[in-house]
Amino acid sequence: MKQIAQCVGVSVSTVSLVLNGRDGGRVKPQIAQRVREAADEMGYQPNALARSLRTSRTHIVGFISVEVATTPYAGGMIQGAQDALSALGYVLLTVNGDDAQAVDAEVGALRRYGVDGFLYSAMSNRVVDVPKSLTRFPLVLVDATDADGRFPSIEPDEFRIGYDATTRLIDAGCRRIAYVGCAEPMVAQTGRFEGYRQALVDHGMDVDERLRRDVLNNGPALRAVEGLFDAERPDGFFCFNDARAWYVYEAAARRGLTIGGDVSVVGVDNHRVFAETLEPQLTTIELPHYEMGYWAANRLVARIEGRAINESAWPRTTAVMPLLDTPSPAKVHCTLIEKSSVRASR
Amino acid sequence: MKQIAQCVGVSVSTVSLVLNGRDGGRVKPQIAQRVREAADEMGYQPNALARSLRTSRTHIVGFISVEVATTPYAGGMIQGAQDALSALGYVLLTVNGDDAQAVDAEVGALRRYGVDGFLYSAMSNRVVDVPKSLTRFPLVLVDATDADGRFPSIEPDEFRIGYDATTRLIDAGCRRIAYVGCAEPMVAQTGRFEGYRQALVDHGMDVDERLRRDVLNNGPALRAVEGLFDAERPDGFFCFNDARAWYVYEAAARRGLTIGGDVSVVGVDNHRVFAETLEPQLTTIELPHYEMGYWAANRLVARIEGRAINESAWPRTTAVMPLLDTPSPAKVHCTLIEKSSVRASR
DNA sequence: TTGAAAGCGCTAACAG
DNA sequence: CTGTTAGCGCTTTCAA
Repeated sequence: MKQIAQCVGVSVSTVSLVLNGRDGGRVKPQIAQRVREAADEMGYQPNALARSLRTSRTHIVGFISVEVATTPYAGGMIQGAQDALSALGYVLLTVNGDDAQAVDAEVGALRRYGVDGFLYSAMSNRVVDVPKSLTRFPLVLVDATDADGRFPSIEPDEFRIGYDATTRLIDAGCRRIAYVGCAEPMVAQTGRFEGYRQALVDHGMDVDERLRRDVLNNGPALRAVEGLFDAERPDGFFCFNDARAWYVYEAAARRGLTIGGDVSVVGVDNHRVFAETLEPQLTTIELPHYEMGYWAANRLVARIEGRAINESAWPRTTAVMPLLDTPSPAKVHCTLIEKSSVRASR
Repeated sequence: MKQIAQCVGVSVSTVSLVLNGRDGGRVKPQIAQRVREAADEMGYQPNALARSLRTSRTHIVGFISVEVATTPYAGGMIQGAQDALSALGYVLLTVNGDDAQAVDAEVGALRRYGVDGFLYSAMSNRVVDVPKSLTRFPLVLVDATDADGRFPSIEPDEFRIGYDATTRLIDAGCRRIAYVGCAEPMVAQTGRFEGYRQALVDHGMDVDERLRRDVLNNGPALRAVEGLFDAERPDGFFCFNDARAWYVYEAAARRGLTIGGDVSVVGVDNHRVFAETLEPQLTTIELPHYEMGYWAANRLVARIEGRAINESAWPRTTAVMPLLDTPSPAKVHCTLIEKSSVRASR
């Protein structure tokens, strides 16, 4: 800046004004122009550090994620956040928080760098305990629910996922629709099962507890699903996630049943391996990880900068689900919901 | 710091010295102690920004990754880098670079924040073109190869992966060992196939081109693998990655063949879905993503700080591979190799 | 419409 | 052994 000032023959303050777009009737347009040209020519890059030191705003956002290392979806969410932030002139500092201690340590580090706010994500919608060290910052939860509702969050509409998936199976002519879920309690699980149940009820169908299996993994899970096949002979399956869907695929394969022919399956988030291998048989409800990251980041920055967000840009649409029984791949983006904290909605 | 100085009755410089551990025979131990106590009491957190502004060292490292969003392994690598850096007092700024333009934009952002160096990764060992904007920084490649060998890199020993996997299949009694690879050219692919070939030669077995199938994905890939089964009747398979392994599993299932019984399979990086479902049948060579991130980060910091790295801590061991035909899960960490740039090795 | 000057929180050379 | 002083590069009153 000093160089530019010297070169153009003005003072540093003038340069600062111009380069920050704060020259509105304050600097002669001619001079402003010359400043801009000089800056360009000299390849001026502002020093973000110095600026932050002065303004005490870093334009850095921290992303705290439990299980980054173990889930394949973290990437999409992070990418979404990054794209949104990048457009807003922010950058993302990602940090893993597999144990509480690590989180505190990392949060400490980020605080030292003066991050402006945090995104906190659990990678599978569940009730989380937000670390106390975070509560003093602007904070938005992604794919996670705050027990006390103190923080705004971006979550998939779990109920609707279950409802839509089940409705689709009913429309495809399924009459005995099984629910293959997860044995761990989660918001996602509760919501999706409720949606499943409600869809059955709304279509005048029985909710039969025997058609529900909550399984963990590996052999026992596979055997449970095989038991479900043999005992109940379902003609449709709603699977909580990719791993659960796999047990259904495997059990069906072992029985010579084809997906999309003998039985119908809707799964949530069947990921890369499935996409590369089973695509033609797949009907997937795809969790909008990218979008969650994107909108959470937008929301956070709005909060940091104390301005409102453009609600009309909010993605609420659900794509039409193609027929299960046709061999066309089907990806359905699910709806997002936003929970604002009390403070936010005031 | 001012407050601490005031409170203890010394000057800010003294506080600075003490808090940076630079008080060796320069500050009276008594005073140093009092300073530390005061700092603790007041919950002093150094302002990293101010420090960086002064020292022009930020202790921030940028991680540029192609395909973060689409690969499930990014997490492990990032986690490894983060853990290593965290221990060294650094933090990681992750940035995605799916297209070159995006990379340049993000690199620009990181430069403005004054990052000290970069990690650059491709997520599947291949020759990469390092963006010019990066070449002026300390830089280490992870799971990627530099065409011109100008930069140090951390890569899996691809040849050895292929060699070990194939040897294991031979030891298990396989006589017709197929290679199921990827139709895109990659360092990983070349190296692993060479290892496969060499292992066969070293054991006096024929290398039969008909036993090799390079496939892409989805239906055509599955059909190619089914063709391989039917035409060649292999009794062992070395699979380039998880997706390829899946075609083998599926084709075997359709023929009523069991893995570990009728045929043997060694795959690379069979990930979460497999681990949760097929575990008992799996023999996996697990790419050490975490370790790659970890050691690349260490290497980078050594370079940034101009010091040597402790080579003895370098992970070079390969675990013993359990028998294929026993139904015990097997994960084998592969060896890493490091390629130092000319400059580094000088 | 512009410039001078102060200061964000810290480090480091130098003087005492 | 400790304090004084001068900035790092930028923003922002305030005065001209």
